[in-house]
Amino acid sequence: MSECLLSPLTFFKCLSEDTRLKTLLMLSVKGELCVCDLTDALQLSQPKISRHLADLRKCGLVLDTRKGKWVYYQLHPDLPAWARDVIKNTANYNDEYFSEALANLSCTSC
Amino acid sequence: MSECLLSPLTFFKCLSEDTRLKTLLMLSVKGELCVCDLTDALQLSQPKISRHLADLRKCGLVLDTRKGKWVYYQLHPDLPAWARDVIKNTANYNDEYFSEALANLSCTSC
DNA sequence: ACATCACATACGAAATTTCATATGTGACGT
DNA sequence: ACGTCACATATGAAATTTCGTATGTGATGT
Repeated sequence: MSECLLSPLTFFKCLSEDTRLKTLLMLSVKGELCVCDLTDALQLSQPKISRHLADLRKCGLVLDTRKGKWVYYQLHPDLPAWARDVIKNTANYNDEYFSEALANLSCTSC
Repeated sequence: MSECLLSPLTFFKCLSEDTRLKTLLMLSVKGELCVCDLTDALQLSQPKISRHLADLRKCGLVLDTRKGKWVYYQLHPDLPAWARDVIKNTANYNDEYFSEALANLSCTSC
C-alpha cells in the first residue's frame, strides 16, 4: 500500500522511455490529463499508454482519479520535491521535445 | 565529432542504470575521478566501469583527460545547465544512495 | 439485461540492454 | 625491446524492456 521511498534509480528508469517521459512532462505542464488525451497527444495505442501509466503508478510518480468513465492522471502530490523539480525543469528547457505532443491535445481542459 | 544537442530522453537513459548514475553523482561531488577510483568505489570490474564510461562519453555527459597512465573523468563542461542541475540536485537530496560508494573512495584527491 | 465506451491487464514475440570473458592499446620503467 | 600497469573494446550469452494482439473490467445509457 504505502510507497517505499523513491530511489533516484527507480525514478530515472521511469524517465528513460519516450512515452513515459513525454507523459510526465505533459502532466507537469497541464496538471491533469485522461488516458484518451494522452493517446491523442502521443498518437499511440491505448494499451501502450495504459501499460506505461501502470509503470508510473507502481513507482508512485502519478496519481489516478476516476471521474465517471474517465480516469485522470496527475503528478503524484507526494512526489519528493527534488523529483518534481527534475520534471519541471526538464519541461521548461526542452519544449521542442514534446511541443508536438502538446499541440496534438484537443481536450477541453486546454 | 561535434555533439548533437542532448535530448532529455538520451540524458535520462544515461541516468537509468545504477553504475552510470552513481558515477555521475560521484563526479558531481568529487569533480574528477580516474577509472580505478570508480572501480574501487563501486566494487565492480574494470571493463564494466569502462563500458559505462564509454556510454557517458558518447552522449557527451563526461569528458576524459589522459594524465600519464591514468584517465580522469569529469562532468562535461559543455553540459546544458538544466542537465547539470538535475545531477547536482539528485546528489544533494539522495546521499544515502551513493554514500557507501563515496566512502569506498581512498584516492589522494579526497 | 445488453451494448458500448474508457481503460486495464495478460501473453508471447521482438528488440534492447547488460554482462563476463578475452583481447587490444597506449604510457611508463628498465 | 620487453614487461607491466591503466584502461578500452569486441563477442556472444543472458537478462530486461517493450510491444502488438487479444481479452477483461467498471461505468454509463437504453
